[in-house]
Amino acid sequence: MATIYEVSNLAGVSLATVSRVINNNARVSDKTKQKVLDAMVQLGYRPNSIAQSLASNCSNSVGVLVSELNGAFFGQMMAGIEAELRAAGKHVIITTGHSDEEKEKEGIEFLISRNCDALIVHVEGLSDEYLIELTKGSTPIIFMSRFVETIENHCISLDNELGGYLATKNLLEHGHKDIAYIAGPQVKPDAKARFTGHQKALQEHGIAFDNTLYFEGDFCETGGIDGLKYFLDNGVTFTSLVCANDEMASGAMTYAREHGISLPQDLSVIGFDNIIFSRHIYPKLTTIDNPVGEMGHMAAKLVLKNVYKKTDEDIQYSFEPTIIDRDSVSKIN
Amino acid sequence: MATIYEVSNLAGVSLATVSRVINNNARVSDKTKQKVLDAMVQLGYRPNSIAQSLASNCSNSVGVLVSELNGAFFGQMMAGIEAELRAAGKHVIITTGHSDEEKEKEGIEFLISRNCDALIVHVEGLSDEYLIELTKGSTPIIFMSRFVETIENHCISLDNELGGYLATKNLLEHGHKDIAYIAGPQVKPDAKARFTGHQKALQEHGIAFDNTLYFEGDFCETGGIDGLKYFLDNGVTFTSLVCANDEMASGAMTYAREHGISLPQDLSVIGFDNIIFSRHIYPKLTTIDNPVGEMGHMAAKLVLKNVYKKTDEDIQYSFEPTIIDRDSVSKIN
DNA sequence: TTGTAGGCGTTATCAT
DNA sequence: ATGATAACGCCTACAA
Repeated sequence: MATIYEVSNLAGVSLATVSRVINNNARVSDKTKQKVLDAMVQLGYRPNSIAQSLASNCSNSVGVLVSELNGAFFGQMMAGIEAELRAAGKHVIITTGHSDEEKEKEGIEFLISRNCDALIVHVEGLSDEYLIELTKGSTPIIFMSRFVETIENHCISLDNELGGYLATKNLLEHGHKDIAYIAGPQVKPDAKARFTGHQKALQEHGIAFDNTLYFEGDFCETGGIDGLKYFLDNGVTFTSLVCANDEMASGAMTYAREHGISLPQDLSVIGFDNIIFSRHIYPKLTTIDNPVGEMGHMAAKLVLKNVYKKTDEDIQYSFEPTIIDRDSVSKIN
Repeated sequence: MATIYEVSNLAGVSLATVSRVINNNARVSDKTKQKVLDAMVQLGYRPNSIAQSLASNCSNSVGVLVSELNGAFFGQMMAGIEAELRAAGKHVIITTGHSDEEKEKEGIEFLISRNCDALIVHVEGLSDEYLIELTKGSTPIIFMSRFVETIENHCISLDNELGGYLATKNLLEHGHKDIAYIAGPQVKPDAKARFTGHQKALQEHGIAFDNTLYFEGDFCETGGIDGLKYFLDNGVTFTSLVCANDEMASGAMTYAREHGISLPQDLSVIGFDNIIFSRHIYPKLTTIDNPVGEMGHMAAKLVLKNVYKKTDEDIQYSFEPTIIDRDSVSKIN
């Protein structure tokens, strides 16, 4: 691989000049510039990005940590981040935390030690306090789908409480009064906020929260299955079910069908996140849209703006969920 | 950030010695080693991986190119690759090619210019000839889910033809004779091979291929919808349908249901890939398992072995699909 | 076992 | 506008 040195030789100019045309910041006369350019193509020269990084103290890479690489939710998030960053010539180093506190810490360490210029992370096991500590480090870091006071400008977050509220309200407006709730793990801030929204909607409609209609799931298909089974086994009555995410909704629907419950006539179900497959589920899932792809774009723009000074667009830190009406909720009289 | 130089000073040893304990390859006396270790923690020292890369001519990073970051198929693939590589302390730079020839070329260029030690790519728009050229470059490259003669040892591939064969055979064995086929884009090698397998199964059972029962889809939900609509509109008769991937199967099933066709009584459907959501579809989708996660692991092991000399496990270049029997295929008499 | 010194391929600060 | 030259932080013969 040709080096800048060989280029300078062939072009008959100095190292510095070649560097200048590579970065085309300082002015170089058109004539020398052309000579250099010619020499570069002739040698098939490609700047060594590692050397550039060392000399400039900028790796042009941003680290991304997500819980899982598979999973529709993270897929959309990464797609948003990558598209934005790639267009700016930055590269994305991706690693996983598996929703586990230790692994998330490790993942972040890993990325920092890799000299990332910035980090975009979606963590679920780390405490607010730890995140605050992280912001004090020398590597800029931003948190996806998380809101922590005092470091608001590091957070791109969704109003999960509003989402939970909208879901339950939709059911209420369809005439449902007996509403079961399958929550996500309450250690996860998202899950907690969604549940709070549910309670708020109930309260607003003068309905007391009934603990026998509550089940804490795992945000996976199994959580939905276990939850519905739990309700059914206990013989509680309900005409509708809100699940704190689409996976659990899907699981619950499968279980319902296997037990002779017809959807949505016997049971209305509403999900959360609007993952791609939610419209493939039968009946098509009514759910809450989580604009996570857009949030990924915004997170990337934030680092482009603050770290790379590449844009001065306004940053939207907070996003609002919306209801997606499909076929899994029916009216009751 | 502390440098190796400061560590050597504090420990009262030379630069080289510190380097030795970092890489702990050469022998260092226990006493000096401890002094160095102490100095490192005291200074909170972390090796600068960029400088390491420059000096050692090894970036410890492998580039991964996939068509999309969202999508269950790629998710599983990336998960396999990342898990394996991360465990070996290598990092993964991910970018996308969007199934487009130009973008795939660009993506690969991008990764190479980033000094990746190796590349693992899943491309759909590039020709075999181009891939062969790529293997001649200085960056080792391996191709996921692709088989190209003369560079077999760069390919981790699935026997797609066998998969296509198994799918149709399954239908045949359930008594179906009128089998419609929604193919993937025939420019994609995978899609082509799957279709070939279909034809082979037909032939083996003495059934002539009927061109009116063939439709070329786009590997997306819409392909399934368009395909089924096409067959229905043309009034051809068939009792079963094989789709070249699960997304199209899902689309077709949705369309069928919307047009009063009950599944699987009126129509049996079989998919391909066994993406996670295939079991959430109703009825649960019978499909062909594509062990893409495992293949990702294997690709990573291949680079660990050949590029980093980290293992000497045997490499399995070729994988076989298997049938997953679920509920979307019914018997016919 | 440990130290010395040159080199990895750029960028950036001075001069000129 | 261009050229020397010193960093950047580490690795690795080679020497001791």
